[in-house]
Amino acid sequence: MATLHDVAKAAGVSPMTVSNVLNKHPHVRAETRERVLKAIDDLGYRVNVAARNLRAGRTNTIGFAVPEVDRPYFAQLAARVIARAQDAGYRVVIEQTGADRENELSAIVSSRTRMYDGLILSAVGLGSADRDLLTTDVPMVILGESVFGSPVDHIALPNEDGTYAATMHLIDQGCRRIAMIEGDDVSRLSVTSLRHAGYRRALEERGLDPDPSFVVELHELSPEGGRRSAHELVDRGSAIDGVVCITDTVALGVIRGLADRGVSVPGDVKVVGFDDILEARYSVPSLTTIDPDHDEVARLAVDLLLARLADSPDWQPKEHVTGFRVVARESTG
Amino acid sequence: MATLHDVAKAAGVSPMTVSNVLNKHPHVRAETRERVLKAIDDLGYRVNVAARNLRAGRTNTIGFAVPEVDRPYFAQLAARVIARAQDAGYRVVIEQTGADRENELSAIVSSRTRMYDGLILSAVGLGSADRDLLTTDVPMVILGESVFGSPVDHIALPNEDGTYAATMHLIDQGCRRIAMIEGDDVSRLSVTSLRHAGYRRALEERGLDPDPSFVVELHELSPEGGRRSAHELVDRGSAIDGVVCITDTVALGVIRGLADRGVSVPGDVKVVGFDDILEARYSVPSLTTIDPDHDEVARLAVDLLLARLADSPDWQPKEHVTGFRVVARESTG
DNA sequence: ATCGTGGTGTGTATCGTTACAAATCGCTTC
DNA sequence: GAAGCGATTTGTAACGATACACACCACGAT
Repeated sequence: MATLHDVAKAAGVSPMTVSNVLNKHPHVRAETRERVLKAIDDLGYRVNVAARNLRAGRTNTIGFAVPEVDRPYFAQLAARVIARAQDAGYRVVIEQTGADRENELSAIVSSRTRMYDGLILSAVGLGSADRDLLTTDVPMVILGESVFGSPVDHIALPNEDGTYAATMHLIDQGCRRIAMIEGDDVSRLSVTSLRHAGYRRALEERGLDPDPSFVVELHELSPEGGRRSAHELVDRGSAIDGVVCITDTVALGVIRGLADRGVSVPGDVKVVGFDDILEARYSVPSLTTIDPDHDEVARLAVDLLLARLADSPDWQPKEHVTGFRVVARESTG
Repeated sequence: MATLHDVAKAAGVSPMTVSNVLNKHPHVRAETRERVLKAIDDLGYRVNVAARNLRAGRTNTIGFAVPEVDRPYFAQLAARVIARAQDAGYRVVIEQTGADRENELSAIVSSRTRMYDGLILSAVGLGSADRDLLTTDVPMVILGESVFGSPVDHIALPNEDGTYAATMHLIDQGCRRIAMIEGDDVSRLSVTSLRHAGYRRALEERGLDPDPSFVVELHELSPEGGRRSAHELVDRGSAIDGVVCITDTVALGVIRGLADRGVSVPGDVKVVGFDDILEARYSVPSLTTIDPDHDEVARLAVDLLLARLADSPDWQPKEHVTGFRVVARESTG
């Protein structure tokens, strides 16, 4: 494989001139540039990124750590993050953490090996106990719940308000016995506990009794988990007329699970999700959901990180909560 | 940021000894190792991957180029590829090509810059004309249609046979007027043309007249594309009783589009897809489809690439066509 | 006492690129 | 004709890690 030196020799110039051509430095005579470019072409030369990264001290790559790439929400977010980063000349490496604390930490460690210039971390497994570990020298943006007091930028979804609005929407549509299908860790400051709080707040505000038997804990954040939870609710005989689901993925499974039991949506039971994944628009019935503005999340995440990379000395960690809107579709019609 | 030299100084050994500890070389005294590890810990040292890559001439990273990460088929495949590569100690970088020829080539070029040790390329935009460009020194595995004569490993889906089986299944279920919703380039040797051929072959074999008005070209390989095509079919007044879709993603949009027009599935029209994405199991009605064995595809792709990286001198390009099975669900019940 | 042997540890020389400073060139100006 | 001044070009010296070959050491065999 040809190196920059080979090109220099072939073009009859110094290696530095070749480098200058490659990096589009201004003061290179047109004729020289042509000669160098021709040599590059003749030899099929490609710059060696490892050497460049070493010398430059940067990789032009950012990491994006998510629980699972194949969850529509993250896949769709990743596509946006990649597109936006690409515009700014950055490559994106997706790391799968499996919602596992160890792996989330290892993603951080990866970035400390200078593999990434910065990291966008969709944190699920980290808790306040990990705040020290987040104190890295590598720029980082956290997506998800705030790890209290950690000195990093942070983008939160409107978890409580969104779920509150979703629940209100069901009540407005006439539901009175509303179930919630949620994650498995209500105790921590987490997506689950926040969304649970939004649900409770709406019920209380409207004077509806929060029946504990209406709350189902998922075993798995997936359509299959949603389907099983729906079966459980129906088989248990709770006469519900509405279901708030912690995510769209789960909600689609719930609709399926209700269909399995001959319960019609929205006729017998109305269903609302959270995330507005693409699939929500195409299910039968289409899914009412909370749209947390993915575009804004992706844009903010990348822009905050890039701003940090630009290394302004007066940087202060910021916290953002994105907006949302209720998208009413057939499942609550 | 501490370097290996700093660690060496702190531990009172030579840089090489630190390197030996890091790389788990055998002949290091236990006591020395401890001392080095302590110094590493004290200084918070992390190896600089760029330097290591440069020196080693490898990156321990493979590229995976797909049209779009947020298409369920590719997201689900990517998750499997990542998992399998991780087991073998490789990191995976996902590149989005947007099904664009230029970008597919640029993914190849990336790997020529030695950013990746190898590349798995889900080729859609490449054609036979690009065969020379595929003659790289970097190990590569192509997923998708064969670029004739190119000297690379290649994994094909059972496109024709799978669609043939799907169409046969519809016929066996009593359909006689079967539409096909397909991609936009039937002329090339491509997924579209192969799946089209499978559809035609089944019709002909059973003596059904292939009505050209039953074939709809997608404008977009997405649920939205499927939905519009379904509208088109219905609005055109073709009295169809079955639809073969080029992918599951499209099929789910078709089911939605039929619902928009009050056509019931499977009562009025039966629908079959291709890919067996996760969502096919949870739609209402659940989707009959062709399962091309994703696990095998991912496993093969990674294993072929790794075998190639192991650099056996007697390597010969291989072509694999994976198996498949018809998964009958409600949409053709 | 000498030699060999295997386990440990250490210089040296890169890997390919680029920052920086310094050198050289071509041309105008006095 | 010499000085002056940008525009171009070129050495030099890293960036941080590791392959390789060699040096050292202790201990048992001869």
